[in-house]
Amino acid sequence: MKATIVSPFNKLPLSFYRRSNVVKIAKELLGKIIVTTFDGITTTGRIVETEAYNGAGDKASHAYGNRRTNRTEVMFSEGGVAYVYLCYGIHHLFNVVTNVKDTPHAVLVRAVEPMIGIEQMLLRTGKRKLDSTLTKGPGNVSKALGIHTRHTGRSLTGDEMFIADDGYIVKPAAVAATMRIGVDYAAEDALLPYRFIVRDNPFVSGRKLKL
DNA sequence: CTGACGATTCACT
DNA sequence: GTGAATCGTCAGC
Repeated sequence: MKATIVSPFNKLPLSFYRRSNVVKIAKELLGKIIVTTFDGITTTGRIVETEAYNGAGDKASHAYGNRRTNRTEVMFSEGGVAYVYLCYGIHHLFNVVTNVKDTPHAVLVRAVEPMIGIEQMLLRTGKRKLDSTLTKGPGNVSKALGIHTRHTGRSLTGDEMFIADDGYIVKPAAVAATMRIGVDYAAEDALLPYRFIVRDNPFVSGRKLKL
């Protein structure tokens, strides 16, 4: 996958997010571009790894059993906003909220391929040079793109954060579905094939997929 | 108010 | 492979 822009960015419309099949949306987000512009600085990355969290019936989801708390309330919003929360007291994890109001679906973005603003991403992460660790893993994605828990609930169709389609197509044969990462507590739901990756992309987290 | 813990990462053995 | 870092969230008292 080349880190080049195929054509002008087209901001994904709300209709993309408000559909009911979050697993399908997670798959379709592969190849799309996250664009953030904070304090006038733009950084972008192409999504290469996602995970679907399938609402009230998904034991791995924070919204399992329709649990509404101050933190999870944003997951119950109308699709098209960001759900960002703090994990292990350190990492800010970025999710895309989907479906309609009161149906708490979300897609966790686990890895992107850096495109624009790599110098700024290096500054934010304190890394010296570009390598796959810059945006591999959900904590690193947020750090590089400048996404913080303060951005939870923020619109994904505004100017500060949005997701764009530049016409790039990930070949269906290059997409693989696997179990989600770090959700062992979810019992049988941990086995669901809700994680999507672009095969052989160096920015995808976890161990290399066996053939 | 208190304590346990997490959709992780990184350094170290 | 193992363990520490680090703090907001949440259930329970």
